[in-house]
Amino acid sequence: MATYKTRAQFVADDLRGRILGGEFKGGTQLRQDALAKDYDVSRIPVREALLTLESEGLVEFHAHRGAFTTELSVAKIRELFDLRVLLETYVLRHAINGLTDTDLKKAEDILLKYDQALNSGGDIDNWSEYNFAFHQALYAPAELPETLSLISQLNTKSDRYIRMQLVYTQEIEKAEQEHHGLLELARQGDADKACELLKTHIQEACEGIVALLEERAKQPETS
Amino acid sequence: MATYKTRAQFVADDLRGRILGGEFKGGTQLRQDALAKDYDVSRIPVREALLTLESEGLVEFHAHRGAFTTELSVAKIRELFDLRVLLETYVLRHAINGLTDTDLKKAEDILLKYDQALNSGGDIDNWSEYNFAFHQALYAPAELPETLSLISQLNTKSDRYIRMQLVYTQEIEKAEQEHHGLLELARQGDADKACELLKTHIQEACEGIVALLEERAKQPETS
DNA sequence: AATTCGCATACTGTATACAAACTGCAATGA
DNA sequence: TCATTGCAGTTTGTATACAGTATGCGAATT
Repeated sequence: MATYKTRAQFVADDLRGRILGGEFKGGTQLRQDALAKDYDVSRIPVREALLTLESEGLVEFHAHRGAFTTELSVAKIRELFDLRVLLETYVLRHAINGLTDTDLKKAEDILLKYDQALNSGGDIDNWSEYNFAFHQALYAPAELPETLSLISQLNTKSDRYIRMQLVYTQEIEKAEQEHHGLLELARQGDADKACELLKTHIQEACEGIVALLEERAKQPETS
Repeated sequence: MATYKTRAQFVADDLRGRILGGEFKGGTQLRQDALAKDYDVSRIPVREALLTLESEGLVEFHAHRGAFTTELSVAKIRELFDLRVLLETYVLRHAINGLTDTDLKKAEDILLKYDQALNSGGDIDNWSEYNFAFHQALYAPAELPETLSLISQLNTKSDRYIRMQLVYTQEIEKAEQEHHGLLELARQGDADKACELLKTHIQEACEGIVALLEERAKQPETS
């Protein structure tokens, strides 16, 4: 049992959170020395953490110039969401017949828990995790670990932009309603309708993000 | 232009080749010290190389026990090939209408070059690269870099097993014929038929590998 | 005045050195 | 006899130290 965590892993996890949380804008250089001081470790685990994040697509290494946070073009964002549609409808279709009552209960619990958090005082920081947990709960019975891993990758890459959208719009309620709808269709075992809803669910999120980015592009600096 | 390569990258590239080439059987421990001596570098770039390979799914880290080469179950191999079918038919469909004469010429050149190599004295070491280059040439016009990257990941993970199959069977000629057929259908712009052929092309390779693995499982030790 | 060259600076990439953790075996005790 | 504990040896994970490369500014040249 690997309950132990290396410093490199700790730095990677925390730094991922900071990047996804928007602390660093796209293209900013991440100086190893500074990060090492931040975490009170040497530069070695910092480098290893940055390498991990590179493989996740969150930073890019430039030779002898270190790591920079990545910024995705609108085209790439569209591509990522198209891939999510392709892969997530694929697993949902495979999972939906194998969904047991326990699975459905689990998904519902996550959903209700999130409903509560939303009503009480909605902090968005945790939303990504809730959202991902709910989707994974529906996908779990498919027993396609490699596929889920790819989906997880895609989510990580697009996560920053999803959060950005949530901050500036009131999309959460709509997404939440769609989640309830998705759960109901899954319960009924209606694969076609469920996949259709999932597809529009993802696509509309994408369009919202793209619209926001293009809006921003018109007003380059609002500071 | 980053024509420069760090030692860590060099080690990663070479070590990947060795793993895919079958030098290490599944589950063998890769000791950092030994590798460092092999490449005449310190353990730092070796560790970074291993981290890169971990993100590619070729090795796994166990806390304080180092990196071990991974071994895929039959179920995971099947899953990887199913994903390849899903993603590769997806890009091919997107690419096929945009294929220019130059693109087709490029794919054909790769194919002919490989035909020659096969006739003259077929060494399989390069086959993976040829194969991948041909497929990528057909997919290029889709202009879906993220998707191609995922496909590349899947190919890397399954590469060892493809090579294994090629060593023990005479599947290369058949694959080569299918490649020619694929090129012809692409030239005609027949997306449906091309995707169908691609699908069976991938699926049959998968079945060949699974059959070989199950054959092996019956005769655990042939040394 | 504009451009190019050279140097100083800062940061990365890697080697070396050290500390902590895991493994295996032997000795002890029930 | 079998399980448990402690120790030695080995290997990893990380800190420190050093070498090499990119960037920016100023001087020299046209």
